Amino acid sequence: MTMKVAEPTVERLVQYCRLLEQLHDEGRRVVSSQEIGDMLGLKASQVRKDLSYFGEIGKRGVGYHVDRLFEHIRSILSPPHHWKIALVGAGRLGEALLGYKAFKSDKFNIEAVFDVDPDKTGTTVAGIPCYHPDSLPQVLKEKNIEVLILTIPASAAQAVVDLAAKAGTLKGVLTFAPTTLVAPEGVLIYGVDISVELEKLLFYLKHGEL
Amino acid sequence: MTMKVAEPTVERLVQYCRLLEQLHDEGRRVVSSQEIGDMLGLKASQVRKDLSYFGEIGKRGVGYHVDRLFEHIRSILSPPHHWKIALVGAGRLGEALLGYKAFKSDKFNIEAVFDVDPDKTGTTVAGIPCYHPDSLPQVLKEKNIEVLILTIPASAAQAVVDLAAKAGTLKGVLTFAPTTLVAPEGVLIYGVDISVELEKLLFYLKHGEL
DNA sequence: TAATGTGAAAAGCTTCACAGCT
DNA sequence: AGCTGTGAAGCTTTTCACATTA
Repeated sequence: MTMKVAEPTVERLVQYCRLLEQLHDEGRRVVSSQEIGDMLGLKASQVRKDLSYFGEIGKRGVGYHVDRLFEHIRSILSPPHHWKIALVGAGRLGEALLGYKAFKSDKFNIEAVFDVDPDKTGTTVAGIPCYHPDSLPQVLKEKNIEVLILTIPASAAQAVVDLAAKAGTLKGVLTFAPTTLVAPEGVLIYGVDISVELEKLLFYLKHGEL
Repeated sequence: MTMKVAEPTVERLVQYCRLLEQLHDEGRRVVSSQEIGDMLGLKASQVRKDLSYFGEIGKRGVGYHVDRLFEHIRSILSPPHHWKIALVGAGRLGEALLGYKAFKSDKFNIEAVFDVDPDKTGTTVAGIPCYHPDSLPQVLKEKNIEVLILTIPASAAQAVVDLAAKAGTLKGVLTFAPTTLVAPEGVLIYGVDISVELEKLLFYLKHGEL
């Protein structure tokens, strides 16, 4: 099933998913759009519109069945595809991500790590084999890796993306480098800049309003 | 000056600021909206609209004076206020942030670190004094800290926010914990969830389109 | 009755097109 | 001539209001 879903909607779907998991653990059986909205800071009508994009899943007069809704959203978010991911940059941020609980998932797996540090290449980092970035094209092709996570300085980011694209297997990049990257043909680049987020918070603190 | 600025606009303003800093270092004197747009992947008209919110700052027929524009945006983003920040959770992610170049700024300073690890409390982490989270209210009040960065597990996040709010000085929180937090009265909470960002990327990779 | 699903209205954001400076 | 500033058009996302159904 291919369906056009707006960016803000995807973000909320992920949040619903996480919330439903929590509710399940608490033994909750049903939940209403109003309750979901209150817990997530959204309007009930927004919640209903999001959930109804994919067919009628709730029961009128009752609400949504927690487990059923969870499985439903999960199947929309994670298609039957297992992603192979490589992480470039085994510094503190890279290692933090490797150890991050929420990063263990059955949707994807981190298959390789790359770092310039000669103490790390040739060994394993957090149980994952570590290579020198020079061998990006070979290793990506060999392991058929489609996604890259970049936790390297801004100055090295573009070169790594261009080199990795040579493997021909690369489909997407999640970068934490505080710089704008030019995407090679056929590669989707998604950036998270932590210092930008902090600046945004400070801006809103000063100027009031959310 | 208080002005309502939309969220996407703030994000772009931060990007302009960073780009202009770069251009300044390269010795560039003037730049056009078209060039800025090309470098940041935005339409020229978008750039002009963003920049004109705060008065006429460009020169018609010429473009924008790099240094002047930089100072202008800077003054919008960071009012004459120096923020005092505390970081809670001196794990790998926390230490990564403390060592992060882009986190050194004259707009704010990290004044205290909190962690439950008895090996860390009472000493300094990356040169910053480390306390036990139990003393959050006292330390925040003493140092007049207004912003908290949370790099702790989801399970502890809400309790830390509630405790910190008791100091009465807290205005904002930037959290990396993958959970939804309830904001105490008068506190603005801004969350960055790394695993959500990865899920969003994977979703778009599967469903095509940006 | 209580809560969903949904067309239509409202709000928000981006792009266009061109007038207006330099 | 060249490039900004900006009202208006166009598109996207949110909210409303209510018919619908368990």
